[in-house]
Amino acid sequence: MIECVLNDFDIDQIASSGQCFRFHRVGDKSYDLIAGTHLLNIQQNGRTVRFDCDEDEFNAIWRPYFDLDADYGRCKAAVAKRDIYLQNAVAYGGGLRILRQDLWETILCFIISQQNNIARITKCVENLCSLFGEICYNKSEQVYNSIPTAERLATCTPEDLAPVRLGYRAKYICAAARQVASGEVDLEAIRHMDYARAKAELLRLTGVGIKVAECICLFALHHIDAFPVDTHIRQMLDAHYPKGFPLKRYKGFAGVMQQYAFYYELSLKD
DNA sequence: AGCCAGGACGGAA
DNA sequence: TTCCGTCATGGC
Repeated sequence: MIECVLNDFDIDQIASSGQCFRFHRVGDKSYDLIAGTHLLNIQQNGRTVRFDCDEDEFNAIWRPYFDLDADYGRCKAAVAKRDIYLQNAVAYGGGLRILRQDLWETILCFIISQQNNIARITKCVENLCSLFGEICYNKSEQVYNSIPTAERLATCTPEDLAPVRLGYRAKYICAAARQVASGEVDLEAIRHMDYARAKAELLRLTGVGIKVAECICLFALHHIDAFPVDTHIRQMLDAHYPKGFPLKRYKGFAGVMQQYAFYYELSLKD
C-alpha cells in the first residue's frame, strides 16, 4: 500500500474525463482500474491518495501512468489572465492529469469513440473486454478482463464482434487488429517515435483518422502537444476562440489545455 | 421522436 | 486537394 499527498489530482475528475474508459467505481472516490495487464485499486481522501500496490509497482507503473512527476501547476500558471474561458476551465478541472495509457488499448478505445458518446463508448469497451479479453482478474469478488490482444482480434470477423455492439466500427477493429498482429504497423516502433512520426504511422491504421490519432498520441504516447479537435472542442473554439486558439502560447503542452477545455465543455452540457 | 455523439472512409467534383 | 453521403447504435 502506497500513500501519497498529491496536488492537482482528483480521481473522480480523472476517471470521468473521457480519456480512459476502464475505471470502475467501487466506492466514494474509490476505483478499480485496469490498465493494460495491470489492475489497481485507488482511493482518494482529500489530498491523500492510496494506491493498493507495492512500491516497485507504484514506481514502475502507476507513477508514470498518472504522470505524478509532472507539475500541472506550471501549466495552469501559463494560462493568460484575460482568458476567462480557459481560467474557468482550469479552475473547474484542476485535478485532471494526462495519463500514459497502454497503446493498443488506447487505439481500440478511440476507434470505438468516433461518432459515439462516452456512456456508450464505455459499454462497448466493457463488452469487448468481457467477451474477448484474455486475462481475467479476481479482486474482491469482482472479475475484470483486459482488452483483447491484437492477435486475438485478428482472428475475428465483424460478425464475430456483433455482440459487442460496435456498429460500423467493428470492421475497423478487425482490420486494425490484423495490421498490428501482422506487423504491418509496428506498435513497439511507434512508442519510440516523435509526435509527428507516431501520428503519421497511426494514421495508417484502418479507422484511425486525424482526431483519433491525436487522442492516441496524447493519451497513450504522452505527446502532450497534441491537440485533438472533436465536436465539443470544435464548438468551444468557434464560440470562444473565433480568431484561433493560442496554440503557440501553450506550445509543448497544448494537449493539457485541450483536456481542461474538454472536461469543462462536458460539464456545461448536462 | 428526433437529434446527436471525443469521425473515418470512399467516391465525386 | 476539398466536399459530401454513408456508416450502426443507443443515450438523452
